[in-house]
Amino acid sequence: MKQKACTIKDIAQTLNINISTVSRALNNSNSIKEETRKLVHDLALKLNYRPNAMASSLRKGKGNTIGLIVPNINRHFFSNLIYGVETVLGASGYNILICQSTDKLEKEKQAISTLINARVDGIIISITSETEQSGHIENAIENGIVLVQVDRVLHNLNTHKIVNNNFNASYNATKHLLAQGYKKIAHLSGPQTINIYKERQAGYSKALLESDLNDKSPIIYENTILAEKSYELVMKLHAEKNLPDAFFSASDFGALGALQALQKLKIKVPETIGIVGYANEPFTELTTPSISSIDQYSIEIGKEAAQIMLNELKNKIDKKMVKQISIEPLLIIRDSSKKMMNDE
Amino acid sequence: MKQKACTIKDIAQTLNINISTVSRALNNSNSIKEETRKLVHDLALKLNYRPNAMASSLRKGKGNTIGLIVPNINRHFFSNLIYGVETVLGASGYNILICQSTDKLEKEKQAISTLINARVDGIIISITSETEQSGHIENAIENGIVLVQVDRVLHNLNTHKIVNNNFNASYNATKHLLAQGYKKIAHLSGPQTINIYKERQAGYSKALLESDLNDKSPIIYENTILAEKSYELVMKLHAEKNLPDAFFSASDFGALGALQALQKLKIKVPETIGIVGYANEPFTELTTPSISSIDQYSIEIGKEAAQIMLNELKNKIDKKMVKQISIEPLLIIRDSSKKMMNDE
DNA sequence: TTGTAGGCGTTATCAC
DNA sequence: GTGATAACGCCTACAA
Repeated sequence: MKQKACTIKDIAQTLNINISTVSRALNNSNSIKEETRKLVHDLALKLNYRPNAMASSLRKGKGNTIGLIVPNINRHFFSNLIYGVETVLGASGYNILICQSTDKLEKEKQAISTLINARVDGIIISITSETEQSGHIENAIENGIVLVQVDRVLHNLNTHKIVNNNFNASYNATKHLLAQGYKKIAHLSGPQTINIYKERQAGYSKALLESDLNDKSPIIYENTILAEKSYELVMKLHAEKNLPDAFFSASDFGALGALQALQKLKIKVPETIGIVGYANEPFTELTTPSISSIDQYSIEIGKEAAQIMLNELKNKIDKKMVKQISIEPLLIIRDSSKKMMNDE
Repeated sequence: MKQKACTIKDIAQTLNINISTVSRALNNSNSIKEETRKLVHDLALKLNYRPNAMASSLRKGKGNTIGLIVPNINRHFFSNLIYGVETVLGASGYNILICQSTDKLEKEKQAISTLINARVDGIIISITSETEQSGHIENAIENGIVLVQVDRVLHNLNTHKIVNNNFNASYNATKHLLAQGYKKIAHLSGPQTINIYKERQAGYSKALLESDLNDKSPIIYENTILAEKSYELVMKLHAEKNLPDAFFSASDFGALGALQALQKLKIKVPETIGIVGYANEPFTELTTPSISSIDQYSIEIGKEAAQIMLNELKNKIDKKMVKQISIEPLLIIRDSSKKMMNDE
């Protein structure tokens, strides 16, 4: 089945010309006679010649490949991110090596090591929740690899970054709940080691502080971004007669769990308790009531990250000019937080 | 910033030993003195030596990389598939080059070409809906690349395949609707050029034929697997007073659109009209009523495909032994099709 | 316009 | 055990 692969040497021999002439012909060098160019191309086609990208890359010292490291490939946000990256990078002829850290620092280190060894031109990364030191990432930079951090970033690492404005989005979401008349707004939060959750919490707190509530102190429940966790929490708060009248969750899954618990308890949403989630997961518009949420433009972020990468790879000028782009997420108001509008 | 990368040659020179000794030391060859092995390893660490995978691959003639081609990276099924593939292949030290065909034949051809040039060891592919000829894929095989087809497959192409038993699943789903007492069951179908939709339609038809309905003829609406399309269809059928009393959709999105239209029309689901979807999209359990659907074990399929690939790559024996694995999807009965149970 | 030759960083095959 | 050397397939000065 497997015929020994045809190389430019084979073509050269059959045509009785030099191997370098073949190389030039195939690369459409301008210093080549049209006649020989055609001769070579025709034979290459006939012999089903396949340029060996490994050899070419080795010779040229770069492989036209970029690496992509995400915590989880199948999470909605990240699969959209990958989609965006592939769309832009693929169109520009780059190959994409994909790695999954499963949110473990050890695997992230390993992935970076692999990508360095593969001599990728660049790495687009969204770090794990365990990543606090940047040594392994700097290692890549020292090896001449262009780095772009996305969404979950290490702020003290001087690379291109493209992030969501989590602070503003959360601030706006909380202001929205206040405007709807909710008076005791709790925040369902994630690990504070991850910048995005810290920022979301900060935005929430700021909005409360700026409110004219009597009690401006934040009510924060950590580790409640999974549906089961927030479900349990709501049940517990209800038993303790300590329910807030609104939840702003740092994740749609947290919002979902809360909603399901409240429905179980026959507590009306949004009339009695309001809910806003985060990420605009596809399901948020399908629940009853639909869940207000925040869209993160995940595909666009992927495209943007890829575009920055491309620009950096093309013009190696201005090496010190690092881009930090912040995308403003969009608050999408659905039924779960429309207290006022229902009163009308 | 970018120091010139250290090579085994550098190590050899500093240590005043031969380059091949260094190579052996780094590869932990058994014919090497422990002392020199340690010497080399220590210096390698100190110099931050990075083996050049391109060079190694070129020399060895293989690159420990497999290619993955899917129509869309961010579709639930495929992102789970990728997740499964990465989990298994990553753990075995393989790199994954990811390509997206966007369901276009031309891009699929291009992706395969790229992967052949990259000298990948294998390709896992789910073909586009436009793919009817297999020339470009056979091309890969002729180049010694192991092929595994997944989900959307070209049946006449003799490669490993791992598919869902779409026929059985659809047959069972339709039988379930019949058992629930629905008497006029329509099928929302997709392009018949794609094997999976053809098979789903066939399973549906078979179940009808085996029923004791007076009218056993299938009612098939093609091109209704998107929510908007099925929504429009239901509206149209209602206007024509021609609604069936159940829909079995080849896609959850088709089911969703139908559900939304029926709710708009204040027609009760499942009491008046029953619905079953396909794919067990995350949202199906979150709608009200929740939508009965068919789980495809997408992650497991990815893992299985990767496992077959691994086995094939390890023991090159039994080259003619092609595996065709069929996974039995699972019918998940939720509220949208529980007519009987509601009557109780 | 074409040929010659050297090398990209490894590994494999000889020897010693 | 180690050393020398020739590849792997391609590209690119330099020379002709």
